[in-house]
Amino acid sequence: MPKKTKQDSENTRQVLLDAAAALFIHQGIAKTTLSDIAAQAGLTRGAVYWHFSNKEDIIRLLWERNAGELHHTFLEQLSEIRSSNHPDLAFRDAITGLMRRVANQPAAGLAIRIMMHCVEFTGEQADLRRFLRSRRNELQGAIHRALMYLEQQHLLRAQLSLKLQAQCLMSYLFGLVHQHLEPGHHPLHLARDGEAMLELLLDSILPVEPSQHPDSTGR
Amino acid sequence: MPKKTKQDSENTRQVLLDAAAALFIHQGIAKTTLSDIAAQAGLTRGAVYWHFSNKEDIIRLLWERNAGELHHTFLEQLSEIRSSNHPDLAFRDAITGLMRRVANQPAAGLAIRIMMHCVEFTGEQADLRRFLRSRRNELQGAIHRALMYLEQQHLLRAQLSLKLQAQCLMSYLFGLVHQHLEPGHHPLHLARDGEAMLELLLDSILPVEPSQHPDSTGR
Amino acid sequence: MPKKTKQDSENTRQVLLDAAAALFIHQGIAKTTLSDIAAQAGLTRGAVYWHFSNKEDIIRLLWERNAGELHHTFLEQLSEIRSSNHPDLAFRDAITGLMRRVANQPAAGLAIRIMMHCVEFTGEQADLRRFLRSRRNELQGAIHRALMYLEQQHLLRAQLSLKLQAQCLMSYLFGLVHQHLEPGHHPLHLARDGEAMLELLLDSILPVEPSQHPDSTGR
Amino acid sequence: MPKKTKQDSENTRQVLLDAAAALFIHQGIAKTTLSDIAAQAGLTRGAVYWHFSNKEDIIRLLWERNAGELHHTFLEQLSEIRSSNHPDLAFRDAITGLMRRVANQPAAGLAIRIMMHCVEFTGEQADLRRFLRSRRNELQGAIHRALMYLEQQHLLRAQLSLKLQAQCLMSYLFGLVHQHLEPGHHPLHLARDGEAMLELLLDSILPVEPSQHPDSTGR
DNA sequence: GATGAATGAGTCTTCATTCAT
DNA sequence: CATGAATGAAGACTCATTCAT
Repeated sequence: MPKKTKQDSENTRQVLLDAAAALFIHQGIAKTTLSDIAAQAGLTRGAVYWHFSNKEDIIRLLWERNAGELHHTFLEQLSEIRSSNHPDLAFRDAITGLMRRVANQPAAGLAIRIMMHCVEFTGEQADLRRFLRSRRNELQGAIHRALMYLEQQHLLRAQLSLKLQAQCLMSYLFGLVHQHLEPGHHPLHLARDGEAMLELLLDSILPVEPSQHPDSTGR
Repeated sequence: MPKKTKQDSENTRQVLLDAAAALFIHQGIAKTTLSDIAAQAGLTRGAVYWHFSNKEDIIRLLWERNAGELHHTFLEQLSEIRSSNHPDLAFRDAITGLMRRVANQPAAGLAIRIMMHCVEFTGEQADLRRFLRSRRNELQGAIHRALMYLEQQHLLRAQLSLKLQAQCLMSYLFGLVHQHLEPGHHPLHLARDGEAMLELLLDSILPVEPSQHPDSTGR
Repeated sequence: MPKKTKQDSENTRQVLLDAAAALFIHQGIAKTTLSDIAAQAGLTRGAVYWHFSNKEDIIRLLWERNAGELHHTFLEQLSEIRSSNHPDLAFRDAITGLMRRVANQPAAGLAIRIMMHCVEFTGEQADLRRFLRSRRNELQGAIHRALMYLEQQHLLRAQLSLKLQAQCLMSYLFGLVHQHLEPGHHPLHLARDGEAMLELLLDSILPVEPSQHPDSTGR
Repeated sequence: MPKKTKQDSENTRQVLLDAAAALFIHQGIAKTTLSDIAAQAGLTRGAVYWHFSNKEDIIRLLWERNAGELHHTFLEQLSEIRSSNHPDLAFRDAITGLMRRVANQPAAGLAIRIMMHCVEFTGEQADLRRFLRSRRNELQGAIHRALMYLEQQHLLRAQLSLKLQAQCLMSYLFGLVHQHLEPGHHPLHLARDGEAMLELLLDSILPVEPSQHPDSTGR
């Protein structure tokens, strides 16, 4: 009877989360059972219950593992545009960077989908719902604050209220990611086209000519 | 106490669909059981099975009842821009009209949600999935064809491929609607702001100055 | 609104019984629902309930319609061997005649199967069970009495008790019919081979040489 | 209060099969539900599903547990008559042995009943149906081959084709067993009378005088 | 740490049955 | 006579969850 080390245990945990992620992506979250996850991981339901307290728990931990860093990086990038010489470019970079990572890392993409689909799979009052709502509000808030700064710098083109502009961006991002992640045939190749698609909206919001500073080599 | 006349029956049918719609909107589709629907309608599960063959059937019929007309109207509007003097305006109208109706009619909104999240409550091979996929492809195709016509008329500003532009529009629409449909507190007041938000993207695609009959300045 | 005549009604009744018979034969009795029967008859469940009070009722009435006459004819034939010059031949004729009719008339065959399968589809106390048991006992009794007469006439070869010989015959008959009626591929062509097969047992029971009377043209 | 050891589990399994067998015998297979089985075993429906995948599975496993050995023993005995000095006696022994065991072990009798009535409780395409059909064909085939050997040895009396003789035997066996298994009062005491009844048919097929080693008088 | 066994609640679905029209 | 609508009970099956080992 070989004792499992703390390492082994942590490893099992990750294996389970990987299994859950893979299944969530391919067959949806609602349709994935704990048995499915255990089987996919080559383990039994009991193991799932050792590591997690229930399905919601798995979803939340999965979100944190897969998107937590990405999320906070993005929030930071947005707040740092204040210290950039070209805050508009920095903003563009933050957004397109987020999209690029989501497009390239299925795990990160899943996190977005979790956020969108939580509508469907949680009860009215669920903790998970609150958790995800918080994260989304953080995103929204960070974008909003960034836009406020850009406006102070006279770097916004559109007349729309900042709050709405922030929501436009969020909605567009979510819409693009959602189309991209649809299981089955992917109608959208985000990794390749995402940036150009994003610019379609960004060009309505931000200056097309890069901001005034001395050199404007273009983007 | 069974109902009797053909009228009564059709009425019951509608009551059941209404009940289903209400529950789907408030507690999600995956979480809504046929018992829930029957109870909400003040009937028994047996009655549900008398009128529908299963849950997927309900969802599909609900989609058709709630969105069928809207869907086809939109497809027609898009095809009719060819006979408009201002096809770009006609296109704008078609899109914003769709959005306005989705925003104002919860039932229509539900139909979009069904389309977006059907992965969560249908199997890989489900008929419903194929059905909804077809409808989405119709949308996409109609938008694409409309854009082709607009390009022939030199009414498109963006360089992006038409297919991608069509997808940008779809994604944006879906994203906006998704944000708007969040159960609980709606972060987005689409009925009020939707048009302005849509224009943010449309202005990147279509001429901002309405087209001047025969010859326009183009872009 | 053309009033249905008594004729029409009786006709519907027969159509329903026919439908039931066809389905019982092809998919078993337990697996056949009242809906199946109604549909097969091109009618609705309501019609079934107008003519019959429940499934057991259908089965019993079906038995009587399909086998009643055959049953009583057989009983009579057996009792009439007393007035035959060659009672052993008359007995053989009665038995093989029964078998021939069962083999050639699916309806009659079904009646036997109903009798055999009632084991499976009725509750411990069911009327139907008692009814069918009575019919079977009648068969058994008639055969038994016939054998008693044959013994008095010294026309029995086997030493076995008469009661057991009667049961041997019944079991053999039932076994042959059962094999013959098995839905799917019929391993047994009773109409062709039944008589020869029957004789295999009859020759152990009855004289092979036709009974003593003047002329013995053989059978 | 879940059971623990592998022993306990296997025990539970057997308890469930016993419960199923008892109920099948007393109230028929079609009328027995999984709930009934669970209750009879003092367990819950969940336990049934832990050990078996569905009702058909139970029936098949029950067949194998109760009749598997008997079945294969019989097949072997039939094939071994070739190495017997008195193949006709060995054949008789095999058949009467089978019958005796069926008569004495209710479990084995149930297996026959399952085979005879499976049409009543399985769908057209059911695996179980195919499985049982295979077993029956094995029986038929084994009897047929045995008869072929006996004929080579000039040990058959009847003129009937071998295939038909095999079917006569099968039908007779099934018929006898069926009569014997009637729930409620058994009209037939197979354990006591079965052998004599069987001989009635066997004596038409095999020599009555046991074969005399090397050379027999033939028939 | 992980497993296998068992539970029990819940869901879908089928069906015999009733009844107003 | 017959239909169509509706009921309600029952059955099969799934699954999250618990727990002894």
